[in-house]
Amino acid sequence: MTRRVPEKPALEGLESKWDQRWERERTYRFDRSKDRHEIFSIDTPPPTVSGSLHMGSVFGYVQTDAVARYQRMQGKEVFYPMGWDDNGLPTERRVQNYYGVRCDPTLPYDPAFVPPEQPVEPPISISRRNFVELCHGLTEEDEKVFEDLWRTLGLSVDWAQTYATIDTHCQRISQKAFLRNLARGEAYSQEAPVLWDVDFRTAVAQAELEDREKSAAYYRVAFHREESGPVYIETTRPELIAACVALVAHPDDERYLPLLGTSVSSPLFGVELPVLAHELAEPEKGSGIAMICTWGDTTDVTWWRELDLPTRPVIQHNGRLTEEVPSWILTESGRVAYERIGGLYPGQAQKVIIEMLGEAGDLDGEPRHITHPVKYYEKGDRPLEIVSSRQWYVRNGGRDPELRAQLLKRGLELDWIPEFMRVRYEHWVNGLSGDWLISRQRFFGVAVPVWYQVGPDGEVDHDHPILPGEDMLPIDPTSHVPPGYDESQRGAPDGFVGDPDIMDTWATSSLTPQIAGHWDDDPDLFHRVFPMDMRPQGPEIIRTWLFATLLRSHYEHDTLPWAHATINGWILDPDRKKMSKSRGNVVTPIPLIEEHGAEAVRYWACNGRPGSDTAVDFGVMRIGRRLAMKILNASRFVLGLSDDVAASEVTEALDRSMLASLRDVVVQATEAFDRFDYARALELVERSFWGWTDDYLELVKSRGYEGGRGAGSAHAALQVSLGAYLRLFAPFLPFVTEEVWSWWREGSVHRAPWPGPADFAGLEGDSTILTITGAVLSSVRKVKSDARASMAAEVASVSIFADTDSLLRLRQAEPDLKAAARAREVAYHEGEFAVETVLAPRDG
RNA sequence: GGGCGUUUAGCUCAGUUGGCUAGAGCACUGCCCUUACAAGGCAGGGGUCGGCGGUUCGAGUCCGUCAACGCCCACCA
Repeated sequence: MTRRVPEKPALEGLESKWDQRWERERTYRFDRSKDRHEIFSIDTPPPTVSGSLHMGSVFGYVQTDAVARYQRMQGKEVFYPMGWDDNGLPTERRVQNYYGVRCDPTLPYDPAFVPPEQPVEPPISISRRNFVELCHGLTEEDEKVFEDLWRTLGLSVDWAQTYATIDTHCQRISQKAFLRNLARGEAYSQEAPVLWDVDFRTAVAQAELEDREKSAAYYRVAFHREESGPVYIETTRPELIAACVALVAHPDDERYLPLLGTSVSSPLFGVELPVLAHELAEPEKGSGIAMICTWGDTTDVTWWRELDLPTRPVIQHNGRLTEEVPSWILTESGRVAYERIGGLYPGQAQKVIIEMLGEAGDLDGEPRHITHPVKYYEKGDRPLEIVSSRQWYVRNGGRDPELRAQLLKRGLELDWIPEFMRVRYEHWVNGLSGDWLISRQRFFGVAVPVWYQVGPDGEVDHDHPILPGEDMLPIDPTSHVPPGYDESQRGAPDGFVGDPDIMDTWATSSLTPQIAGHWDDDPDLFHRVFPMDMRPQGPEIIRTWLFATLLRSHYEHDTLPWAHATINGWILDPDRKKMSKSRGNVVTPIPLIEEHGAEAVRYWACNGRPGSDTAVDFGVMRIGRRLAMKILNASRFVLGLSDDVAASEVTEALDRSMLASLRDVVVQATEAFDRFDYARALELVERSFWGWTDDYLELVKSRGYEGGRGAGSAHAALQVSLGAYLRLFAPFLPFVTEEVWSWWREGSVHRAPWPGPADFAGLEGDSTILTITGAVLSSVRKVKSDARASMAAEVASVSIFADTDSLLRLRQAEPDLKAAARAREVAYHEGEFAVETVLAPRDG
């Protein structure tokens, strides 16, 4: 092959040049003919494409790519697909804002609908099908943006293996897995209190909750007794007094012992309520006695269930209090009072209630202002309410100690990188308080694939769902018809209805190993890649994605979905603050890559230790860019010296010394990579490389130029080492290493074998020769530097004091040392290590 | 309230099983346009390893405790 070393190598343009070449030459295409043990499979996180691109994605994906490239060079066939998470609420919300539309499922489909150029106010109401079409259209655009970013970054994914969590394939797998869960009793539906977002009008799961500190006030409210004075409770939600079903105190609380078993009547509404005892009532909290409502918080739900209390909800699914007066309010004054709050939102109702309580004299003292944690849907803007609703659940150990123990055991089987991340999983599993709620009252997602029979009386029978066969999947029960029925029977007596809900996005993305591996339609492929080797992901989705994937695999395959889970750290902004939109400190990757180059950004990402939080650091990126430039220039130097020389030509001691230390680096970097510690591998290689350029190259430069005795040895050693460095850097800096590789080698460096001890067979040497010679050279440089002389200044003599062994080693590198130091004479003396340098007269 | 992680030079970070006068890069200072590289090279200054206590011949490294920061979890009356 003719060598083509450019005169002035540059980094610009390498990204697109090599991305196109790799695509054309199918460099990263997965070869499915390989056996399982020859394959390294990665369960790639499908990014939420409707979200904004952020540095956290770049960070984690680049780290994974480094591991993928390493495994590929180790001879593994790497299964590295890419998915897009595009279903669910983030997409819906983005479509709503982007086009100015809202979904109204009651509207008919309009085939001619075209969204407005600009979003309009108020939003246009469109049918569910029109809405879903817009979702599909927009996510396709979003996916292109992501793919472009990944390509620019040089991710070595196989772009033939992509999926989107809303596509037909994913829908089929998602529904199939659900139906199997259902058949085995792992999934069930139930009418029960659920946490409810009143704006999105959907139930949300425990994993999607977050607490936010909100200010509130305790109101001290009087409940009345017939014989004696009032009982005071303290509440932050007096608007729920109408939903009150009992008062509760701790069974050991002597203050309230006489009250237990009696009844009180609620202020304003005059509803008779029992006073009960329960362990969860805290004597220190408030007045020590609490009102139980259906339902003000999750404790209410516990009390309601365990004390077998009646259900008296006043909050509706739309977030407002019911318009009509509840049936349990019997007094005329109570009815009048309720009419003043019916139809209001809780916040408005609270103001009215406080006013009425004040007028009635049932408010004791001034409100006590506090801040307390309030449960929110992580994507929501208003506090969650609790409403009764029929929902689908998957058992997750939250209510089953035996299953919980099995899942904890799975967590122990999994190799966590870093190890301490396992604790987060165990905390989550131990903290589960209920089963996994998977149904959502939304539009853009995978449908719950069931229908229900409608009785002759028009009642829907939720307990005996009609299920599709697996060969029918995917289905949309709101438009498809169950076997044995026709469309005219939809909603009719003795007919059927489709389940209107969709499944939570995690119910689909928890199946990414099955989706990417084509569990349903390509069992041959599936068995070659599953269980997968590696699951890379962020720490914040251990409780969702990791846990749910593990659960589904546990159910369906009775195995872990992957052997290793690598958890990347958190990304902080340059000031080490958490990046968030509200702070306005989000750093977006595209401009960063344009400014610093993909290699620089990759270098920064690979410097982040597995699992450690990392700040966006432009300084580190600049170092990465400098390193990439250095590789280009050093390679140009080495390859400009001579044509290919056989490795067996390496005869000089200094050359063998350099190769011996490089061999050690190779071994250590390999060990680090095998532990998924790419950052350690990079550090080792980088440090070695700078020593190579700064000392070794300088020492052999003139020998290499002059072409005399030993020149061939230098050339051969330089080529062996350059070949090794390029391959060692390839996982981190794929563009520049490929570029240099293409100057003198056939094929892609990314398919070249990872260097190992075999590369250095027959080239054994004493690594300390280079070390000590480098130290002497350094001393000489210092003298020149102190004398403000050029490094090219002539040296009259160098006197080296050292022990016998070191002197012996130094003598072997004497010609190189003399040349690099520009020294006329070198003298050796036994003694403590020291170097005496005498510069030659300047003009002599 | 519970748990996990972090705390080493002005900044960003290494420091593997306790064994060097504690390292690197950036920044800073000085010198050098040396035929791979001046968007470079060479050299230099700079740290009581968060505080306190303990184990040990020896602690940045192990144990205890406290503090700050970050993250996760927790039943919001």
